Amino acid sequence: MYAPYILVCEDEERLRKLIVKYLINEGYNAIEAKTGKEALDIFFEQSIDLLILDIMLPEYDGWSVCRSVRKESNIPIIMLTARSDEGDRIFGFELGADDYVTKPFSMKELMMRVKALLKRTRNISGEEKTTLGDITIDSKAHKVYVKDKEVDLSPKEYDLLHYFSQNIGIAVSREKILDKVWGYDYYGDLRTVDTHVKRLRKKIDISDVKIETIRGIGYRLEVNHE
Amino acid sequence: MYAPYILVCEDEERLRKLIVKYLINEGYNAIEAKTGKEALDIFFEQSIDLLILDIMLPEYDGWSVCRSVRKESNIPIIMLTARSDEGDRIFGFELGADDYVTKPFSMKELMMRVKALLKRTRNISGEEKTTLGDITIDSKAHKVYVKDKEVDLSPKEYDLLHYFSQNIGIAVSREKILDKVWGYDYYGDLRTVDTHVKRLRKKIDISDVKIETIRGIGYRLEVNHE
DNA sequence: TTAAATGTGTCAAATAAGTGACAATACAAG
DNA sequence: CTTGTATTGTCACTTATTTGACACATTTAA
Repeated sequence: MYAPYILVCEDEERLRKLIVKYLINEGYNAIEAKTGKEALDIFFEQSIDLLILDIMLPEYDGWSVCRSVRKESNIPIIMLTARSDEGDRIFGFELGADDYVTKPFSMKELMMRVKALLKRTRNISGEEKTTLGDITIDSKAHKVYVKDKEVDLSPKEYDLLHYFSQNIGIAVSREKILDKVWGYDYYGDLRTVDTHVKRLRKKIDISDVKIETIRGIGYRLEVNHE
Repeated sequence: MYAPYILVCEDEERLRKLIVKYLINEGYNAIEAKTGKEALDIFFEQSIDLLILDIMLPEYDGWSVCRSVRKESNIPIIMLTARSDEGDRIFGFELGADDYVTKPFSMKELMMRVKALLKRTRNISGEEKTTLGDITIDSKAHKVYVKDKEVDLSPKEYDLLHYFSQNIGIAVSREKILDKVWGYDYYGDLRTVDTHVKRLRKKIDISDVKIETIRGIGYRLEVNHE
């Protein structure tokens, strides 16, 4: 059983330690960051499943961190703030925060929100069925359907689609794709990604899910809602 | 007569002991787990026929445990919850729980549900006869019929088919098959599985039950409904 | 218009799975 | 205990699919 990794970014030591203690008690892995910079460093270095983020931070405030993380990932973000200002809240959601907790708050409340968010996203990226527009990925059966018709994907195509499905709407570089789908130790041509994208595109042709090209960067999976 | 093994995962000691006592009184084998982690450890180690699972648990909540178990098995799962929240209930069913009991409940009620679920699934994994499309497995007599004609399977072939029958539509790796059919301590060639799949396929040739190959992964039993 | 980036068809090599043969083993009957 | 038979696991060989690379076509942005 996998225990999710939660990054806690909060400059006030007592509160940070308290949150971490509670998280560990709930069976999570908790990682601490004191500053925004530190949080980003950790985030880009290891695989984080959820981020608890104070807004008032030294070295990049919560907003900046949130924005940077969102460019790269869809992991749930919970923002903490001392102010209960409604504007902040709206601004936070705009930036892509998933939840918002106003200080002071009870640890119980925070834990409930953590649990709820993980529950939600685990459902999406997790092991059951994932729906992307008219594509369904049944990872238990290892099957993919487009408009309820099963399509036959090769292992790499499946892995690639699965990776994209976890990064909907996010531009991913060829380097990162190679890293995540082929493995960090894979040594090969970057353009190999292009070839596989080509093949995958062909197979999900009739879908409204499209793999967009981001010139100079890489690719991005888009779900066209109609 | 085989007494089913029931794993009770509940952190509250009094309730756990009570459930166990009733189960034993009904003639079942009951095994206790205090935390989600403990439950998973036990589940992956021994053969469990039914799982009674509290939602609020230390070290992995009920949802996580349910999901992990479902990745591996179709055994019936009964979820217990303090809240009668409808959303939880729906979420539970989505994750693959078979039944749902809201606290407080009577032991009589719980026992009835246990019995009902075991009866339903005993047909699948247990004592009597299992039907997969046009294949019937009579586990009591250790006989297999395809289109009402008995086929002669070797012990390993029988075990393999039986294992597949408990994982209909689920992708299973060669490793897992070796683990579950040959035993976790078996040391041998992965490709042995291929050979046995070949033999089994030949014998259930005329059936509409097929063992599909999943390249790079393993196999999957499919029942073609016509 | 041009240079850089991306799309795409093709192909050889690599990888994975299917299969038949065989020796070792287990097992049952005499 | 011995013999004959079925079962099992491994291996080598065959077949099928997948993969990565590359050359050339096309698109894009400046």
